[in-house]
Amino acid sequence: MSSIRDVAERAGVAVSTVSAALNGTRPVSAATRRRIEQAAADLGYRPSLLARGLQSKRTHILALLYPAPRSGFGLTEMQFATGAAEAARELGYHLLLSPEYADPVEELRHLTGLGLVDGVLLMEVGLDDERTDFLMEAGVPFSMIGRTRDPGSIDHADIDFAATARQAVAHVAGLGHRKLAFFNLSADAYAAQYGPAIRAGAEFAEAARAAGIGYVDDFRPGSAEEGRQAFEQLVAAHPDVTALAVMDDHATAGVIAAVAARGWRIPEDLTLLLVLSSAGVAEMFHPRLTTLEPPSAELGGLGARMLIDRLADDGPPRHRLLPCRLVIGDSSGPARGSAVAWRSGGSAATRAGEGDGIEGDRASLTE
Amino acid sequence: MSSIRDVAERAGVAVSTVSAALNGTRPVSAATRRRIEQAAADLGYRPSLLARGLQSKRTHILALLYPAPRSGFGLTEMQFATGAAEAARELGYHLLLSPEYADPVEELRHLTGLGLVDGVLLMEVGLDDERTDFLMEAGVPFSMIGRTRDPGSIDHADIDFAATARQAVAHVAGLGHRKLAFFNLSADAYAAQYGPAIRAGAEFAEAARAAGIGYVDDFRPGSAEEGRQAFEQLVAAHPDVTALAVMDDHATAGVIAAVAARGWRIPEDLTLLLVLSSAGVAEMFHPRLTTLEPPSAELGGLGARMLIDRLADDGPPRHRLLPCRLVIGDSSGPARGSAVAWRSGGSAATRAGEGDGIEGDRASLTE
DNA sequence: TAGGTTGTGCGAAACGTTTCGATCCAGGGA
DNA sequence: TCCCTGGATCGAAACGTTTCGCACAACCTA
Repeated sequence: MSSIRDVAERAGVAVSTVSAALNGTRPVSAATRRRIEQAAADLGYRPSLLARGLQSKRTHILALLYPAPRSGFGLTEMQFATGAAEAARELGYHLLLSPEYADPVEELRHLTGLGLVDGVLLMEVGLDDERTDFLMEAGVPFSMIGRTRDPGSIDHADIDFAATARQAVAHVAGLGHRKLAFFNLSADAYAAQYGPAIRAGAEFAEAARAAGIGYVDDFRPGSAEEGRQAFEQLVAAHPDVTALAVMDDHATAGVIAAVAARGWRIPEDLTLLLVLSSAGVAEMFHPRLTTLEPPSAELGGLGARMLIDRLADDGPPRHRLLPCRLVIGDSSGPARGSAVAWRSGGSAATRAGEGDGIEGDRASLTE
Repeated sequence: MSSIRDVAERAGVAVSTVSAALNGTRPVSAATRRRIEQAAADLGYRPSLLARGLQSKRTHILALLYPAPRSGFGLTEMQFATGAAEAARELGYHLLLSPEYADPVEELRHLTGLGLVDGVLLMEVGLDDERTDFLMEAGVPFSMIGRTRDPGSIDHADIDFAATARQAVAHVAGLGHRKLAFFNLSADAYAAQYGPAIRAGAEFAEAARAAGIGYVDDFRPGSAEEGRQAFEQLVAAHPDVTALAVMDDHATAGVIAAVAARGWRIPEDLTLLLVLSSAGVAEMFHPRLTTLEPPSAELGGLGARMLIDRLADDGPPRHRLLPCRLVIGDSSGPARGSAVAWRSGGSAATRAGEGDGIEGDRASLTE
């Protein structure tokens, strides 16, 4: 590799002049600049990120932390990562994929102590997350994908659960359903105060209340078998439920099996919504499920971007909430016995299969 | 951040002595070493990776390249990434998640020119991959997850397609099936010479031939709809097929729907195998599918490890092939009309649900 | 013509390490 | 007593940048 010194020699100028010319740091005459650029091109010169970082205290590297032991690293988390990597790269940054093990805070201390990263991107944020305390205290710039209970001034991008729940409720209410059931994530996730579980639970309840339709949410099945059982119990306890929204992919599989076992059909006897799962997953079910698909890649990108912005300027807190996208599949239908005309248009949501594009950035800037 | 100079001062020794003591580079008296370690601990000293890298030409950073535009970044690719990140981290390395866009070679030139990474991990390797040519010529250490047509001396970790196909064929043959059909990945993937599509196709054909059972493989459905059509055509053209292995998740969904539409049942009328997909996905189908699950995380870890080994020592080429794990679900059954006793034991494979652990490293070292 | 003002370019220091030759000191052999 | 050896430590250079104070013209203004 050729260094800046080689370029300077070849162009017949001082090292500092090369630096200035290449970075536009201070004015350099046109002729000199051209000679320098030519020399750099001839030599295939690439400035060393290491040397640059050592001097300027800016490595242009971000770290994305993810909890390694959690097996539930699915498509959604994946898309956080790729979304963040792509946004970072667009802005001239690199993304480190950093697993977290038993002691996240200690590991974070180590990682940031290395001086390798300019900032940190947190995902799988808990309602009370000790990592945020450490980072704030250590003065390390960071942003969250997700959010703590009270994010305060911490930059974050998260799902707009309230809007998502309203959208879902409006969808089923519009189909004439009068009572909706909600199967949250597994009891474990709920007990661990996993943000999406808590927030979705709260917002669905609120949306149902606001819309004035019946609502049941006592179930937290985390597997196909639990999904099946939950559905049996639901039908026994609330025979008047005609629409069901499920958060967990595997539980959904169990529900579908239980529906079939009972001789019911989807959507004639039950409208089924898959919440917070990708449309790709929804397509693997039969019938193809109506989905509330999280804008994962966008959230990852947003997280990275706001972190990079934060490195440049010390503006006000950045909070972005993006609603899920409602993709209507073949599992949505009018309520049993309702007289709603279905398939006659009227919904503004995407119909699965038509127009696969990602919708525009429907973020709402809060606070 | 405190520097090595601060530590030296506090311990009352020279900077070079601190370096020697902390790295074990050259002998340091026990007393001095203890004073230095104490000082370092007091100050919370962390050596700067940047400065270290600048001097030693070793950054301890690896880059994992992935094709950004390919939407098909699924669980499998994700596990490559996390497996690699975790292995790297175990060995004191960091993993950069680096998206590739239109011109991978140019982007690779840029990335490696930065002097930021010690080596590169390639995934989604094509049968003829121009990136390998560049990397060899540039002298950049790298390894592949997957492999080119003729990997030669290039380090790689890949699926053992031959063993996987043999395993699958043995499974269905053991159930009395006399004719197996194979649905490869989409025609697009096949046309693009996507390694797994080509190799799996070839090896399933060979395994069926060797086992002396009938074999059909003219189909490459890439979506649910195509899967449905392919199945209809298959039944029409080859009514004697009783077992089917499918590579594509979505096509599988279509097949299941088509089977149901025809009034058939799984596994009574058809034994269905999902090839190269995770057991997690298989569980979302009903019935739970028998799967040949790729050891993705292991492959990612292996790729990272062999790259790191390569950085240390310049030994012979490292080639590792790992077979998929056969996870028997509820979609495997005796052939129609066969007299094979089923569910009577005898298979060595994992039964889904019993013993979820990952099997030991069943790698075979080749060449 | 003297003094200030630009517009350019130079050299040296600094960032935090590692590495390597030089130095120092104590102990042992002749 | 002198020299040599070897263990422990030191000091300085080097890695490839950026930054900052200075120097040197040339040009304008008074």
